Amino acid sequence: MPEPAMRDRILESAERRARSGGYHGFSFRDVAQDVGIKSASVHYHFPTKADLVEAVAHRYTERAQAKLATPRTAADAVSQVAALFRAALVEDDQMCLCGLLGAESGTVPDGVAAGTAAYFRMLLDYLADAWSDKPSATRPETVLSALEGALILARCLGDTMILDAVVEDLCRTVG
Amino acid sequence: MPEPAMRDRILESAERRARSGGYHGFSFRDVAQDVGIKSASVHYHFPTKADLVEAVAHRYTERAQAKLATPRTAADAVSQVAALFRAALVEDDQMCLCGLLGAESGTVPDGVAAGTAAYFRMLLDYLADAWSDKPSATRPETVLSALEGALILARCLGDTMILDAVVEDLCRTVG
DNA sequence: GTCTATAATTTGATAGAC
DNA sequence: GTCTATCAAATTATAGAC
Repeated sequence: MPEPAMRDRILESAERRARSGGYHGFSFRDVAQDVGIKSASVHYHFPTKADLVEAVAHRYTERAQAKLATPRTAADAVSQVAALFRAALVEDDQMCLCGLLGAESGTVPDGVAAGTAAYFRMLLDYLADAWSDKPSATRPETVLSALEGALILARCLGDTMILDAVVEDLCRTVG
Repeated sequence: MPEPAMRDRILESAERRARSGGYHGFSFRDVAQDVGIKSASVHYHFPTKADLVEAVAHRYTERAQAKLATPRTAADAVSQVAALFRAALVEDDQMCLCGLLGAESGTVPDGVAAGTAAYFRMLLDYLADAWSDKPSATRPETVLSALEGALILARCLGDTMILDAVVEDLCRTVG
């Protein structure tokens, strides 16, 4: 059983940094200081910044997927995805990693953009599967878009209730 | 009548840059090269980067407001705001400035964050006014959130139709 | 694995000539 | 208003010792 694993601590730091300032908003030195090593040592674990953030995106996607149980209804699927975003806002006090990287889409390395797109496709597929048994007026794309946007508005306006209000609207129109 | 006004050309460049890479995603030298002067000369017009991006945000908000006519119904208000976002996606091929700056919220200068919040409040007020004569199940916050998020998804997944689909859902649930 | 040292470039910003 | 020149700091990244 390996130790606390510096690699994971680096990923942890990079995720937090990227979820605050985006791809261009943090440096190898920021991460190095967070985990208590020198920036040159970070390059040992992740040769380039693109490698690092790509790895962060993949881990972020896998962790999100792991938190999602097989939904019984469309409304249940919405609730589970909404819980992901509520945890980001309230527990983490951070943006959705891929919401921020997706907004920066045109100025990040290809691998990072691909990892971001994979996250969105994963959530859209999860929602779409739950739609199959009960067609709804409100599409999966609308649900995911509203949640990403609500996170931005809630954080920017400093009002957590905005996310709750949006989730309520979504549950009503989907249910 | 003053000349082409370098100040405006700088704002134009900075807006385009910020709407692609965010606050941390461009430099004074990028802007200087865009408009054909040296970076030191950009500082003459805008002493700091915070000054520059704050001015960009204010101009962005005023221009958006100028494009919005007094709405006759809630559905009309949604259509008009949706047209703003569709123009950003299709005509400009860029993010919403404040969607990106709002996502970076915690790592930008105070004045920039304030300018971003002002943009969101302007649009929420515009929508809320149209709601008064006809209460709707879908709140203004949900409409704006969905549009901001749809812009991210559409750009990241390279599919313009995502925005159209979201707008269709919004018009249906509001109308 | 982590370090020191360093390279090469870029960054935001200033001083002062024109 | 724009320039040259410059600064101090930060950036991504590499080489090589330990």
